[in-house]
Amino acid sequence: MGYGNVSERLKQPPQVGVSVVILALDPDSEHGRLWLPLVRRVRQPFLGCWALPGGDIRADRTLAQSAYEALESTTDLHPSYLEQLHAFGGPDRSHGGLPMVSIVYWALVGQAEAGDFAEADNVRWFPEDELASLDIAFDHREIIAYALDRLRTRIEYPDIAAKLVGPTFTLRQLHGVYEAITGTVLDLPNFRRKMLGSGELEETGDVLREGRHRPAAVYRYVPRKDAPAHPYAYAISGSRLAELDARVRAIAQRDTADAERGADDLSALTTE
Amino acid sequence: MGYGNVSERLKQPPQVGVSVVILALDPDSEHGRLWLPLVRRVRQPFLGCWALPGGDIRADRTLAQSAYEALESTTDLHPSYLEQLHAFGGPDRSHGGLPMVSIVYWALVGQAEAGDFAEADNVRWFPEDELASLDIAFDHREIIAYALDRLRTRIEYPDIAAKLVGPTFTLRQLHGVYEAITGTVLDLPNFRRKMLGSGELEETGDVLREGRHRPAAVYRYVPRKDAPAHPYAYAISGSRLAELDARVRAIAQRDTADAERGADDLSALTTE
DNA sequence: TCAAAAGTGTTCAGGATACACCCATGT
DNA sequence: ACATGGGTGTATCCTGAACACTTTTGA
Repeated sequence: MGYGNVSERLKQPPQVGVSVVILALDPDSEHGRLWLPLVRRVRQPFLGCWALPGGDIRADRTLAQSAYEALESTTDLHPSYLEQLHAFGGPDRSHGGLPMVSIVYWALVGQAEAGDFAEADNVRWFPEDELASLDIAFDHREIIAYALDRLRTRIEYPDIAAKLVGPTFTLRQLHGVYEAITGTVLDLPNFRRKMLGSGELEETGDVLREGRHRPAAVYRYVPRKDAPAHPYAYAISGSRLAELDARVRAIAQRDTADAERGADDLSALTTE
Repeated sequence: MGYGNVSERLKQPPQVGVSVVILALDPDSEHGRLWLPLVRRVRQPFLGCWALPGGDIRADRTLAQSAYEALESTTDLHPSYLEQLHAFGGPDRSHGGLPMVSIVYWALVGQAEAGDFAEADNVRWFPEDELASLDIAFDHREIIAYALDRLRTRIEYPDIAAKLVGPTFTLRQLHGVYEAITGTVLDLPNFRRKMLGSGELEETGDVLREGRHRPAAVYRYVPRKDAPAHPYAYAISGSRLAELDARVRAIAQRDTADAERGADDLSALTTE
């Protein structure tokens, strides 16, 4: 595996990997803040630091599938939304002189899905506002910042928020998500009109009782047929999720060894 | 260079390259349509087909710089705007079994800059609406479609249009660009108010006379300090362009041989 | 019956649209 | 003088923000 000296490595074809920024709502803090899982690096460089989950790219998968799979094998999460964020490269990423390119996806998981996940030693959820004091590997801090910025600015009514909050929700819950994400205060009456007016919310018929006051109607998100939103996004829902899961599992059985290397994003270039 | 059989190649790390979709206004058609340069492939696969200009990624350059450089070495164009579009990968791109990832940028050049370019045998400009009848390599047809869609939808007033039309322009010219890009009809009086109101247009003092009617005031585009637009975009202007040019030229002198391989995007994997 | 949240109505300001109109110029 | 495009004014519509208000529930 050893490459030659640094100037020789500059000529090498770059390594490529996928990484994923997974965002969810922190269920503990009641006023809704975002948090995300990071994995602890078990190799140099940045040994012991926290990094985005990631993995390799394989020729027989889509990039999005590779990202999805990397996520599964490292965190057991099944995101309901996955979209390519950006490809990162350049000289400052070339640790040890070998060029490194990461194709970064961002994912959203609902609170229910995030609950699935049993916290392991080397994977942990961090609230957004506690990242500052953390040792973060590579340029992953910037990448996370970029993902958060994207979430806040590219937020299109009401799909993104619906994916974060879970399959069903009251309008107040959805409202809370918006306020948490944008950091602004939104007039609740206007908010509900806007949401309902989008034609993408459907009443489930249920109501949620949670206090000595009028119960709230429960809605679900139903995407409209038009409005393609982001063409290369990868909204996983219902049958498509099942299909993808099956496919990923089949592959995983065949070569578990490969899949387990998921957490070692970028590690190949550092076995010096 | 030879790899083993197909199943062995599946395990190889993917090849990575940059490609660029360069968009400009066709000066011939007076009602303003878009066109773009493509390069003819001189190797298998898709020998003789037309492909996006592209090149390799080097560890000592930014991805954007790699794209810029690939563009220079293949087409002599100096785009005034360069932004990452998307990274493409996946099984359908694995010609010969070797995984291939392309990081695609899109670029805008003004009519003046497009004029610099002397048309060579293996590089030619094609109007947007003549692509259908063309033999296009790889999935570059889809990529072009995606870039055009992005141009049409992500158009933010008035920066993008200003970059297409050139350094100075009349409001009618700018108006024409908008209509050409969006394919819609825009009320001219309202358009001019909106543009002027944006505070990003500055009168040059010149006027353009071109008929037996009142001459039009000539404007230039002046970006405002706030409004960061796209964080990872790469707007090249003035001093930054010069600096980049110098750096690229210095590198090019040192290893011209490498730079000249720019047009052979993806070709490495096909030397069977 | 009262607190608390669900949900509705109404007003208002600012922006976008549509289009009528005047202004400057070359022939 | 008149045709042609440059440029301005203005009525109207629509959306979003602000906020007063009514309704429904549990205690």
